[in-house]
Amino acid sequence: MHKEHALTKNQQIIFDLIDKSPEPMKAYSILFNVQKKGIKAPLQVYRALDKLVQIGKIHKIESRNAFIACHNSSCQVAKATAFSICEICEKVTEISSAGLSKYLANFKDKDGMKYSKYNLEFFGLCKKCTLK
Amino acid sequence: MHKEHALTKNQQIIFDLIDKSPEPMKAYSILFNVQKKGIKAPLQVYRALDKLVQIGKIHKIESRNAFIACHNSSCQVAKATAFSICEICEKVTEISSAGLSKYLANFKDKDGMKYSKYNLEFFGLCKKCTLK
DNA sequence: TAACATTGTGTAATAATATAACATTAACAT
DNA sequence: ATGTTAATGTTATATTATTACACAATGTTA
Repeated sequence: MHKEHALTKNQQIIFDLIDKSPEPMKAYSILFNVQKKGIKAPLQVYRALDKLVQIGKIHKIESRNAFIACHNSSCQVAKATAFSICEICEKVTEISSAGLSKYLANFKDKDGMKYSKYNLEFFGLCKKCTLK
Repeated sequence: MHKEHALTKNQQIIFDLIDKSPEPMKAYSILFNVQKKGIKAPLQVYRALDKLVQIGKIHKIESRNAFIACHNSSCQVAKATAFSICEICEKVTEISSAGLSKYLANFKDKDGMKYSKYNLEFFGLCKKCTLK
């Protein structure tokens, strides 16, 4: 039908960086890290980020203004995202729970409004930080 | 036990403004609107916002960097928030669903991590915008 | 292939959002 | 009245994100 979405050079550079990072990356930290590869301006970063978010390769952690690679069933899910965020170490994990996504996908409010998209962020302490 | 949390002058001015607004307000738009009342600097606004969020009188809409007054059971809920956001007109409504909050409050991920807080944002079209 | 549309790029400037640092004042509990 | 905590006022600055414009690469499709 159509081949796997091919990334452009800038998109690939930025995706690789985020994908390798153990934690969410912020736009200007990304910029700093890719300057040696010729990406010099914020806008170049933001454009790549926008596209990568759009096609579901990365997600934005809204409460942190940071980006992580999607590790959820080969990154098709840009419309239904859930994360757990440790308030001490700031570790972020994408939650992949069939039950949760089913519940939220079917959720209707009082007005019967149906939603095309959601983002859920849980906050708490991760295992390591709980033990400290 | 302890009386209702009394707001300070700045907090009250800013809360009143947000509370009267039919839509989420952004920090600098708040600043602009309260300058005639003697609040001159961003920091004064952000400090009041922080406090108001902390005590649950307002919530931050993370995806929009904007703030709305809490209309959920007398504003005690700073730790469990859910909103619906219209992607066309940007209308934001706080969702108050016993089922939803119960489900999310009890949600545990694979690691058994329990959460102390969550924020959920649904996106879609509101009634009006659906009809257009 | 030429013409067109669409998407991505490079660059400079600037807008919008948020915090740091410091001095001072108000509120309130001993 | 003294110490403590929270709030204030002010200046400066950091961080996050977008506008505007010119151009290049890619992909139709006629």
